[in-house]
Amino acid sequence: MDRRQKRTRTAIFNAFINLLSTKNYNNITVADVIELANVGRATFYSHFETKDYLLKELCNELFEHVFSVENCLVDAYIFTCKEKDTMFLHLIKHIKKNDNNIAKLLSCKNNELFLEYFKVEVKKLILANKNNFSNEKPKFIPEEFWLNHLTNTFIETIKWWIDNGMIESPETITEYFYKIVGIKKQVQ
Amino acid sequence: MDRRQKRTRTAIFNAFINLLSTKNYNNITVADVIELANVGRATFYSHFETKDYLLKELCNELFEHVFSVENCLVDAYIFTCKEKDTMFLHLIKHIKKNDNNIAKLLSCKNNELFLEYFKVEVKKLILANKNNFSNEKPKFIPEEFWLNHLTNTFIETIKWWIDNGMIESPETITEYFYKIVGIKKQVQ
DNA sequence: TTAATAATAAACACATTGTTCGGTATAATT
DNA sequence: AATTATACCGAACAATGTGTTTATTATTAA
Repeated sequence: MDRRQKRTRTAIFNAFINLLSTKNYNNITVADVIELANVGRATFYSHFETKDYLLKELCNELFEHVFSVENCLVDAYIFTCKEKDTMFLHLIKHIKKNDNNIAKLLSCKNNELFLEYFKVEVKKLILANKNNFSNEKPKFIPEEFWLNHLTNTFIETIKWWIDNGMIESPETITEYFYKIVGIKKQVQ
Repeated sequence: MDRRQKRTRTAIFNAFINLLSTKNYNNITVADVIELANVGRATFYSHFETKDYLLKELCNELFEHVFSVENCLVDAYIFTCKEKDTMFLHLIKHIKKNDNNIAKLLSCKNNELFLEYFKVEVKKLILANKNNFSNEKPKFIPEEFWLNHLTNTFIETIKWWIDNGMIESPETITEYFYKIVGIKKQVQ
C-alpha cells in the first residue's frame, strides 16, 4: 500500500476516534473528520464510501487485535494462556489497557452500529466456547436464548463498568459477571 | 384542545408508527411523515420541534397506558391485581396484546432513543419494587449493578421474544426471565 | 355571525452528502 | 535523474433534508 494512503487512512481513523470522544456519532460530519484529519473531501470519499463504512473498517482493525486467535480467545484457550485468565477476564483486561479504543466507542452515544458489530464478535467468542458454559444453563430454556443472554450481559457489564469510571479491577468485574449469570469460574 | 389539532396530532402519530414498521428510524424523513399523514409541512413543525421530539411525545402517550399506576405496576401491585400476575408478566401481556405499539418500536432498527426511554420506565418500575428482589441479589455485588442488570435482562428478554416472532406465551417468557436472572417467582 | 386560530402551499436559507474535474505533489520504477 | 503512475487537493456541483417564514384559506368555538 502506498505510503500516502496509509498516512491519510490513519489520519482519518485518528481524527474519527478523537471526535468520538467529544461528539455523538450522529453529530459527527464528514466535514468534521476531514478538517481534523487535514484531508481533502475527495480523498475521504476515495477511502471510505460513507461515515458508516469508516466505522465498519475501524472496527475491523480494532477487533483484529482484541478478538484474534493469537490472543488465546478460542477453544484451545486454556492451553495457550499462561495466566489463570478466563476468556472474559482477558477481554476486559484488553479494554482496560486501552491500547484499543473500545472503551471510548462503547460509551459513545448514537452508536448502535458499533454495538452491533461488537456484539457479533462477543457472540462468536461465546459460541466458540459454548461447551464451557452450556452445562451451566438453567434447565428448560432454549440454548440460543441462553447464549444471547450471556452475550448481552457481558456487554452490559462492561458498559456499566466503563460508565462508572472503570473503578473496579478487571478481576472484580469478571467476578460480577460470573455471579449475575450464575456460572462458576472455569479456571482456578 | 381544538378538534383540528387532535386530528393532525393523531394523523401524524399514526403515520409515524406505520412508517416505523417498514423503515428504520434514521431513514424516516419529515417529508415521509407529512405525506402519509396528509399534513402540511408547517403544520408538522407547529406540533413537533423535530422528529426526535415526535418520538418522545409518542412514547409519553404509549407509556402512560402501559406503565401507569392504575395498571397495578407499583408497590401495592399485589393488592390491586386480580390475577396471579407478577409485574413483569403483566407488562409482557400488555406488549403481546399489542394495543400499544411497543413491540413494533422495540424491533425497529436505529432506535436507540426509544430504547433509552423504555429503559427509564422499566428501571423506575424495578426501583419501585426493588424490595421484592433485593434479597435475591447475589452477595458482594453492588445494588445499582444488580438493578441495572435486571432492567437490561428484562428488556433483552422481550427483544429476543419479539425478534423470534413472539411464539412463546407471556408466562413462558416470564419464566425464562426469572430463571436467567436467578430469582424465584414472587406470586404463586 | 364573528373573531380566533389552525392548516395550507410555496418559497426560503441552511447544512450535509457524495461526485466530478483539472491541477499539483508524492511515490514507485527504470 | 527522469519518467510514469497515482494519491491528494480544492472548488464547484447536484441532490436531499431540515426548519422557518409568509400570505391565504378553512375550520372551530363563542
